[in-house]
This record gives sequence, structure tokens and C-alpha cells, in this order.
Amino acid sequence: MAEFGDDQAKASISNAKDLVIDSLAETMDLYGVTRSAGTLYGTMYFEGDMTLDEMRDELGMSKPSMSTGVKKLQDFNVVKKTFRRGQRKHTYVAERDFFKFFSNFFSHKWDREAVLNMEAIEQSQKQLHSIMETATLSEEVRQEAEEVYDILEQSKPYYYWLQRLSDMVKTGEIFDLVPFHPPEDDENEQN
Amino acid sequence: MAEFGDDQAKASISNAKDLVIDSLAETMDLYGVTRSAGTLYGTMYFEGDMTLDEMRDELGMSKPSMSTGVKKLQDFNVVKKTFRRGQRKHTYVAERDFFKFFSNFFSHKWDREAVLNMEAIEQSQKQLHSIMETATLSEEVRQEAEEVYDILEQSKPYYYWLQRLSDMVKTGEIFDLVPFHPPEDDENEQN
DNA sequence: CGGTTTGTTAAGAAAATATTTAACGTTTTT
DNA sequence: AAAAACGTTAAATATTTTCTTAACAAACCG
Repeated sequence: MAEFGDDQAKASISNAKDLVIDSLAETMDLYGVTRSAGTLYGTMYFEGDMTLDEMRDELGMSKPSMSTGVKKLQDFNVVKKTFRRGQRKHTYVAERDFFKFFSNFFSHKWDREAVLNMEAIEQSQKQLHSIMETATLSEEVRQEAEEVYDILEQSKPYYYWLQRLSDMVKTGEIFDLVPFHPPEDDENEQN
Repeated sequence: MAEFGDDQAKASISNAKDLVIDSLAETMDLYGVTRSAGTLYGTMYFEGDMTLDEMRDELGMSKPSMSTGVKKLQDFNVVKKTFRRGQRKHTYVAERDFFKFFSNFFSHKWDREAVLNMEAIEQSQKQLHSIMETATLSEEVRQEAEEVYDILEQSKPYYYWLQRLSDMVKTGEIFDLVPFHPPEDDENEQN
């Protein structure tokens, strides 16, 4: 058996962190967040609040990369600026509560999806409606416009529902509705 | 006023579709799906089942692109192979029910997230545990291992919950729990 | 079987994205 | 007010990803 000293242990701890950091990065990649942004998040998740310089040192990347990375994560509402007293540099902290992470991340995306598509649908239907009203057109064309109009109309309930879901996630209601279901015990509380 | 004939109407219908197709593509881009895959989905959404050649003609792209695009969409469970009788070419159809789209898409992603991270956590904790058991280490190092271990332990309830949510989405339970909420007010009717 | 058609894989070209270095503007400190 | 530190933006570079053309493999038809 070889000696197992503090240095080796530290390396092993670091390795254990990296395992999870990589996994978090891959997860975020699933949802369209850059892997490097994901790695940054994972690092902040373990390190607590950090300055840009600390991130740069930790990840071995340039400072502008850190700056834009943090900005991206802020856009997703999973990183916030913090204040470390007596510290001139800005500090940032990653959301550590994955329930809040989920909440912030998906409600943001779903809101955007709902608004974006409802706007497109409204505009599209407006155009189709004016075609449907035009008497000089062949029945075939008029009918096609109507079919497309109806397809769009039928999709609206989904967006209303999505908006509702987003609200429930935002307020935390969803966590009351969907129960926790650990294999055995559960002592955690949400939000 | 210019005449408004069938040809112009058809162009206008096509334009109305494109409006929504672009919006769908942007939406899917939000979730990390390529814009071109999103455009392909949008096209299939309106066209119904299509062969690869029809897609190629419609989108003006190469056939291998269509092939890989369809494959990607199949991975997300939002496109399926269909059978058009007496047709030698394969045909594919896009999921038109956005509720099912949501269901298929997110349950797939969430499952993957849960499994992926739980595996990483288990492995990481195993490593940390063996450090915590090593008596020859300094208290400082041992404690750091324990802290990291605990952070990971605390995140587990989230993944259990996520798995639960994924199941509820898969089975459709979620649609009973989160009510539909069409805006019962019609103060804003645009024509 | 041989010849065709269809779909996929591979390799190369093109495009988009990420990253870095350098320059800039702003704030803080002395 | 000047100098220094910090963060962001811009331009250039590097890398990755996407897309196309070409070669390949499998299914279908006579």
C-alpha cells in the first residue's frame, strides 16, 4: 500500500469535484448552454462566490471569457452578482439550490417560448384571415388558408398551458403539486 | 388597388407559415436544437408526412442534411417514421400535438439529466468517502472532503424530484395537475 | 442475379461559434 | 488630478459545427 498523504487526497477531492462539474456541464449542454459556461457554473457551484480573476485562475481561461460566461449565466438567472465587503472586484455566486435553478431556468425559457410563438401565430393568423375574407379567390386556396388558420388556432391552448406552468414553476406551486419521491427518506424543503 | 389573385394568396399563405416555422425554429434553438432542425420540424408540422426528397425540395438543402436532421428529431422523440402504402420511400411525420411534444422532449432530457448526474454524484461520493475514512490525513483535508460530500448529498432530493416530474410528464398526469388557463378575457381582439 | 433506387456514411468545404489578445472606458485609490 | 485596477468591448484567431459532394451499402425491381 502506498502512502496516502494530504496532497494526494487534495488531488482526489479535486477529481471528485471535476466528475460532478463535467456532469453538470453536460447537463447544461443538453439544454443548449455551452459546455464552457456549464463548467463555469459547476466551478462556481463548488467554490461559492468568486471574482472574475479567481475564475480565470481556476479554469485557466481568459478574463473576457469569464466575463461573457458569467453574463450568459446571469441571462439564465442562475448566477448573481454579490458583494464581498471590502472587496473592490465584483463577485458572483451560482445558484446552489437546484430547485431554484430549475425554476429560474425553465420559467425563463418557457415564458419566451410562449410569447414568441403566440406573437408569430397572431401575425400569421392576421394574414390568413385577410385571405379568407377575399371573395375573388378560388375555393381551394381559401380553404387552404382556413386549414392553416385552424391548425394554428388549435395550438393556442398549449401556449396558455405553458404560460400557466411557467407561472407555477416561478411561484413554487409546482413543488407542492409534484411530490418529492426519494427512494426512502426525505427531509428537505423546497424554496 | 392591385388584383389579389390565387398566386399572390398562395405566396401569402406560404409566408404566414414561414412566420410560424421561424418562430418554432427559434424556440427549439432555445433548447439547444439546431435552427435548421427546428426549421425542418416546422416544415413537417405544416406539411404532414414527408419523404426525404420532399424535405430536400421544400428546404433546398441536401439529402444527407435531411437524413441527419430527421434522425436528430427522432432522437428527441418529436418525429416518427410512418408508412405510406405503396410508397417505396420512407416517410416521416412530425408530432403535431405540442403537449406530446413537450412530454416527449422534456421527459427525455430530464431523465437523462437525472441519471447522468446521479451517476456522477455516486462515483464522486465514493471517492470522497474513501478519503474521509483515511485516518492519516489532516483534519483540514478530511473536513473538506466531508463538505463536498454533503453538498452532493443535499442535491439528491432534486434529482429524485426531477425523475418524479419526468414520470408525471410522461404519463400525462401533469396535464391534469396543471390546469389549462385560456385567458377568459377577450378585451384584446385584433382583426 | 444485374441494374436501380433509396438512405447513410465519410471526407472535404463552408459557416458559425468560441476564445484570445489588445484596446477602451470607467471606477477607485492615492 | 493622476495613476492604477477592473470590466467590457472589438478585432483577430482558432476551433467546432454544419453542410455538401462523393462514395458506399442496403433494399427493391425486373
